[in-house]
Amino acid sequence: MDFKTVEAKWQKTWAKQKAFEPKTDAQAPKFFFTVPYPYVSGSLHVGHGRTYAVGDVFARYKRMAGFNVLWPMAFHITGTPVLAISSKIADGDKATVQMHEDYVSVYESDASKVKKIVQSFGKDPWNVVNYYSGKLVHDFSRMGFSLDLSRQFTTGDAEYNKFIEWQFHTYQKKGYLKQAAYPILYCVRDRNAVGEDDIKDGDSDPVSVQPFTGFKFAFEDGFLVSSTLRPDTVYGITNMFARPDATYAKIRADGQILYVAKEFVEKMKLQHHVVDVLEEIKGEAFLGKTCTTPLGKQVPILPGAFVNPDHASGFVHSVPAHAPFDYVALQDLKKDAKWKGLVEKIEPIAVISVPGYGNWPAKDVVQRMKIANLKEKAKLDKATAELYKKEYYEGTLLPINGEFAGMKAETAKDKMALWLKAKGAALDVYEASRPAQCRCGGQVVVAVLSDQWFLDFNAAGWKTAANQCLQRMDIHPATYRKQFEDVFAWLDKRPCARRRGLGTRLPFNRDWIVESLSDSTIYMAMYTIIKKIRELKLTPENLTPEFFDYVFTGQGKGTPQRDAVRAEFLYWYPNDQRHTAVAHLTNHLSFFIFAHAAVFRPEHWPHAITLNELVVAEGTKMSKSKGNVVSLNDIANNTGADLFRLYAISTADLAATLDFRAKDVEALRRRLYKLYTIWDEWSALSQDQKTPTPVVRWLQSKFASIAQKSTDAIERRALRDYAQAAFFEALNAAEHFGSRATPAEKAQAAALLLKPWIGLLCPLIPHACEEYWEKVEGEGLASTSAWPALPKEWRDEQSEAAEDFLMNTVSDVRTILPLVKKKPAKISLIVANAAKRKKMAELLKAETPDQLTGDSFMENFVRKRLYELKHTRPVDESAILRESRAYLQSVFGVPFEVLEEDKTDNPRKEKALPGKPAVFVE
RNA sequence: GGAGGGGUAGCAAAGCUUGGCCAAAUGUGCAGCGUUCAGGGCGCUGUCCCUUUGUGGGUUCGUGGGUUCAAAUCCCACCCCCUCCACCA
Repeated sequence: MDFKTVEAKWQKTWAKQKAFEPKTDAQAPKFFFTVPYPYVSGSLHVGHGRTYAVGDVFARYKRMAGFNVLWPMAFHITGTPVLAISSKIADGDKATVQMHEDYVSVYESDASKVKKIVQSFGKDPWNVVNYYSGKLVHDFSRMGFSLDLSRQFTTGDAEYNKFIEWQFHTYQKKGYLKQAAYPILYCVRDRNAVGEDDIKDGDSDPVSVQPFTGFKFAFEDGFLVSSTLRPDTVYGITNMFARPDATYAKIRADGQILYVAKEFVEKMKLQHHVVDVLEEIKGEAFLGKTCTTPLGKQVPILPGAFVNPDHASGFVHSVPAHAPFDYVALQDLKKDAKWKGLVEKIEPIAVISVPGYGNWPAKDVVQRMKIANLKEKAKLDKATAELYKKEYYEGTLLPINGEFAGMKAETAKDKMALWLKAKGAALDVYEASRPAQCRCGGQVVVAVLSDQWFLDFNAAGWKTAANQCLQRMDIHPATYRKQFEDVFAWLDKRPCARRRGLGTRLPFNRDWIVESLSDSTIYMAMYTIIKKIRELKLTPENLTPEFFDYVFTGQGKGTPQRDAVRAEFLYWYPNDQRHTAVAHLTNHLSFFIFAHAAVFRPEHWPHAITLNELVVAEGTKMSKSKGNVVSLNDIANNTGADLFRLYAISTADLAATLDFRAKDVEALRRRLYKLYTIWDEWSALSQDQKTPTPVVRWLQSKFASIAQKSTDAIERRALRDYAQAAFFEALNAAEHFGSRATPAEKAQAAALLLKPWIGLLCPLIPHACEEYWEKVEGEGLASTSAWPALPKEWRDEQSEAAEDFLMNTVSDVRTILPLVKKKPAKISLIVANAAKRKKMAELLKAETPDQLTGDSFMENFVRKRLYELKHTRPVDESAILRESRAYLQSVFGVPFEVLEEDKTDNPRKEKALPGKPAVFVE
């Protein structure tokens, strides 16, 4: 069977028949299922594949189980990535052009067409969106996902913008939106905020905002500003460092006189300070003078060659007990005759105690790492990182720290910064975590926006409602509920709008665009109504806040049109199940719950969240830089949708990482083809209606329990268990049956079991199932058939016990054969007599093995496996063995004879035990 | 530091909720046999150690204790590993 042909065939059929578009007027109960829409910026990979495959199994099962299922999809385009692709291509960025030519050539064979398409991306970001969104649909369809494709939209559509405007109007009304100052990365040349994509090497070497505390050291008529990440060491300051060859500026900032590096002046202006430069001063001019720490202590200003004037405020105060740089710098200065005298008077001041370190941790680290001088910058950076981390998490403040004594460094850090700021002894200073350049060539610095919009999750009542929603929800795997609770507890304020990117503008402040996670929290509601909005030809102007108020909450004035739209919403909402990857838990899924709690009535809050873990390839995490990303397209072309789905579901539990290993995939392919071999064989057999023989009854019984197990497993959301039962267990049983059964028996089995088996596997491997369904049934679709339920009466423990007995016997014979060391000509099986059975029954009455004290062959045997035997159902051993002589002969290649212990004088007859015939080899 | 997850045979990975049919599924690797058989594929068998003309014994599931007639599974302590800690989609 050529999977590509078969899969394409059924994908086409499903699309043509609109098999997965639900009816709103259906009698069946509704099931509204969603998986987050994909971001439109390139191709999909196996990670998406897993999440959607899991989703598809749920959706397909529910559909077969009688629900009217809506599983729609749409596209996320908000934010900067799409813009970045477009502008990079417009700029002729070679790597980006190459990457997208690669992507596009997956779909287009004509090389000149590929170039044309990619060039069009540079002309308009919407060309990126329009092209890739079509391809995403194509990729998903090739995996057989049963999506309703008739409700597509993007987050940049006019209707969507109106919808998000309504959401933010609602937030505004409830008081959930706040404005406050906020630091961002900023390009001085573009005069705009920059994201990872705008920064050179921003993806491989990310840049972040580092918040420093600027300490004010009284100096002459003003203050020197030093910058620190460690305000908790303020009591340990021994001196100030200035760079001799740097230029500093005396400035008037916000009404006071400050001294900072000249380079810092422009940054300071961007950080929302009003600054006038009064005078420029060389660094040398400060040296040897004194200044006063925020705590009022006089300290000298010393030369610091390591001080970078282009980093923060350009002065660095010195805490030699806890900062390796400071410690080494002072050691270096001792070698300088000019400073020796002054420096030797400086003694490091310990302010934090850290387990495993002495009084001066910086000294310990420097000595251990054998750092000789300031030139060993790499080692010093490492030492600093190690010590800072250690002190931050494990450090405790010593008594010298006044009211902060005894506090953990972690807590003290923020408290001391606040305390100093409140005293007017400190200010906020921001710097980028590393020197960085924008792609335009401009320097990346930190600017402070004075009016950043935030969502305030701690606004009155919001968190309570969100927690209520969470409590009512079903979270699977259950272990993640705790994580939600934790996340909810520490969610505070979150910036929710940006200055740039695609998306929706804030209705009451159009300079701002709603940020990409904040505009994707309640869009499931949009799925329910978008079709009706289009059908009624409602224009964006119609989609006023009043319109959505009415549609979603029933408030305000209704019109026939509004009622029609509201009816759609009321039919489908709430979202019955949302499925996605665990990575979304701390952000998207949490915001999803908060947003629902904020804008919808409790009866429309979501019901369930299911999660799956990530996908790795050949044991390692996938990443673009490693070049080991497996694209969904490769899967469709090389693996096949059915095989991938089977692999993704059966290999790892939802809570476990899925390792995509080519070798294991191929091993599974062989199993899958074995299934097809059996289905081919079965479907070719003519129907046989005779009474089922024992072996057939055994298989029926097996399948009845497999069907039950499968259903229970999916209902429990244990998809791996479902796959194990419906695929592996069933296949093993069928294989075993195949080795035991006659053609007539196979025909019986086929007539009874083939169709239900196809049904059971349809959510998992839908393409193959449709193919065989067509062969067997001839009409309709497996995908829309009813979920199979096999009669309970098929369960037949007696048949299963009989088969178990036979297999145990086979296994015993196999153990014995090598021991007899001769080529067997004939094998006799001797069945134990009635007296032994009676005795055995007596022995089995024992509660525990140690109640059996005898030393007979039987008693030893029973003692060893008392509990096992208690659960073994007695069977008619002679009859079973006699019926199976042909089978036994086929396994061992010699004739079998079945004897009764009482009717034979076979030398081994004493060894016969109930359930365990004696074996005699001749 | 906080939160979460995990340590099982050469490797990968089930089992642990509900203790006993667990020397422990399955796949892979390795070995043998078979196959109208070069290889591959397919089928069967074996793969902790010892023992064996008869279906046996011993020691295992990170380490150490405990509960129990019985522990990979329950309890306690310890060691080690991984992930996340945000404003990025």
